[in-house]
Amino acid sequence: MAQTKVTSAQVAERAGVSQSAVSRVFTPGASASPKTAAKVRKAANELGYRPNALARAVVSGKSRMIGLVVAYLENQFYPDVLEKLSNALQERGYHVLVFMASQQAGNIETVVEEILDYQVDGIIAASVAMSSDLSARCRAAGVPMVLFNRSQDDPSMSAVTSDNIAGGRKVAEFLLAGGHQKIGYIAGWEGASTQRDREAGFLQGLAQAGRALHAREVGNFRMDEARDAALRMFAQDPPDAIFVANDHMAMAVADCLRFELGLNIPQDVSLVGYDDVPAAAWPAYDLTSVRQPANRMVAQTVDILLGKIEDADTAPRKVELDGPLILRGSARVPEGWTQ
Amino acid sequence: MAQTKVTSAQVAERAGVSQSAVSRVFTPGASASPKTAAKVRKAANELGYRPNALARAVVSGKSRMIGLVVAYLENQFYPDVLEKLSNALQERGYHVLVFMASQQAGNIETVVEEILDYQVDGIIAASVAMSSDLSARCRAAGVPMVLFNRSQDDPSMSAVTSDNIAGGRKVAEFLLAGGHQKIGYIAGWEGASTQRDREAGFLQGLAQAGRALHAREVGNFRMDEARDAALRMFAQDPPDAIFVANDHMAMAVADCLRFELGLNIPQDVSLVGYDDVPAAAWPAYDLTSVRQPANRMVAQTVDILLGKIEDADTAPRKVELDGPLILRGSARVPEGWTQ
DNA sequence: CTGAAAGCGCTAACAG
DNA sequence: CTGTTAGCGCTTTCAG
Repeated sequence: MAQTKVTSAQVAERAGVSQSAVSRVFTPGASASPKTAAKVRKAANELGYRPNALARAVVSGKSRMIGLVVAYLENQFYPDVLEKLSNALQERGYHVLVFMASQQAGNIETVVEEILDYQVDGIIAASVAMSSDLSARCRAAGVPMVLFNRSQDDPSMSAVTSDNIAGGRKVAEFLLAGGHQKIGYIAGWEGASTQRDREAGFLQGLAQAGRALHAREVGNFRMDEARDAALRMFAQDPPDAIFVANDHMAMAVADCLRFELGLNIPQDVSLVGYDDVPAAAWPAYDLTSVRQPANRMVAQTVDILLGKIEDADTAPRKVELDGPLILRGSARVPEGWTQ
Repeated sequence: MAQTKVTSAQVAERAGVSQSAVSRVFTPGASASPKTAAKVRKAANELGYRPNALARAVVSGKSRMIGLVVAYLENQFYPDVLEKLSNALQERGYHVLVFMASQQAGNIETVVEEILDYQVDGIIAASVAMSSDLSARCRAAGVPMVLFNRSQDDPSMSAVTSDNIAGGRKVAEFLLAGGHQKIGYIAGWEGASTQRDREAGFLQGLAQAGRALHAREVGNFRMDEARDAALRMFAQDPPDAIFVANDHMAMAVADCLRFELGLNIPQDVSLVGYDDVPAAAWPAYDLTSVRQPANRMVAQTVDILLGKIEDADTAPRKVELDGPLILRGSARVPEGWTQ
């Protein structure tokens, strides 16, 4: 039966070196002679020793843990991102401590405090709003934070999003070119910058052609509410095209239109979503959608965060990555359309 | 500008008490007079003090972190479980350190070592196989582990699953009662106990009626492979019903049948899945499926794990929770069928 | 109940 | 390069 916990001191004794020698051998920026290193490694293997990451964190001030706050994993976009983030961080020697933030007011504050208790080296907040109090708290604690898929005016806050305004505009141009006359929009939660930007870009695109929205309803990024929104929108003077603020809602809308209202997509109504989640490509939905470049977004997020961790004086950055409109069958494609 | 790090010593000084008094006030099993407690709390608030969870972990030997190993989040069942697990643990004062285990051989070992480095109090392994070496390693480290949605023969290992055998049998009885003659099965990854049990139960159910499988293909729990499996299965002598080992694959199969083969579900072929993921209820799939009682599975997992953490001598448990067959439109319902 | 003191396992100067 | 010596921030005896 192996020891329950093997310490560096025990390894030192067995290797016939000092405890600090052992520490050095296992510390990245080490400086030990090949000879001692070998002795130590041997002893360590025999004993099954591995450095205690927590003790190391206490003394070094670096836990190599990143706190990830995420609100809900129902929208396929987020598990996908979580997986990618976790992998990218693991590759760079960091690990993810997950905190679910329910929508209850005040909950976020609690959650952030708890994160901070664990001495994480940085925080990634995905799709959650950070009050300026909270971000100040993190700054005071010296813990850098970057917002993922959400942006805020606060210039001190780093954020990575796709270019939601450009994306919205792209959809407008596409729908207009398709000859659609009555264009509706189903909004996400209005507190979200992504929602606001997508809508703003969309309206800009319409306005540029001297056009305006035919109808607008709010779906709050929830499937059930999106369905209700679709129902309301078709109660009178139905649109011939709808831009839905994300794919998650768009799928509910698609089902509502087809199975509840008996409409054909895209013959009766064109549908465009946002995110390009995996399910958007499933034949049952075949959803035209603006792709969020998840890989690049994740890479940028990790770069910015680790950059700040390594050098606290790095200026905050707001990154907006462009994503293409992915053409599928849910929306009529204009003749001769090229991006 | 607030202090970057406030220590208990600073709080002690300000409150005019000893550092250990501060510690006591913030330690659950404390013993401090209301008077000191008040002084300490006041000082702590003024300074914005919160105990350092890591330092606490080092000395107490309890990190209140649980390592969660998960292979992939694409199958909606897992994000759902991750969210529920994280919430349940958060409620009980624990937090989740996530480790993605890619399927690469040897990767799991690395991952488990890393988890152990962080001195987690316990490990939950979701949908990943643990070699007996690895489980021995954890036992040696004194870190309890429970398998989620996967079981192993090793009697020392705790595991929580749904009753996959009963579930498989249920599907067989249902399909048989529906008068299906040529019944196919699309298997998941054959290394998984869930796959094996679902199939075993299914075959049992057929055998009980003196029937056997009409066709069998392997989909490895992946959508692309499931589609190929469906294609192969219909290349000659098509089945009139298929049980697919999980919903994730079943959705790919449904799309393949409808959109590639031009079949109607359930008129031409009945389809039954397993898991009852949220998407199974979406009108576009409307998938009859055996529900995995995720809430109860999570609750049990947490109970068993925390039980072992609190008392290491708790005997290992294998829990199999029963889940109902959820009737939807993807499979013909036998006349007068009641569960 | 409370303070003093000892340590958890480790890293980081500091001399040699 | 190496061992010695201080701590990191905290919990936990141990006297009082």
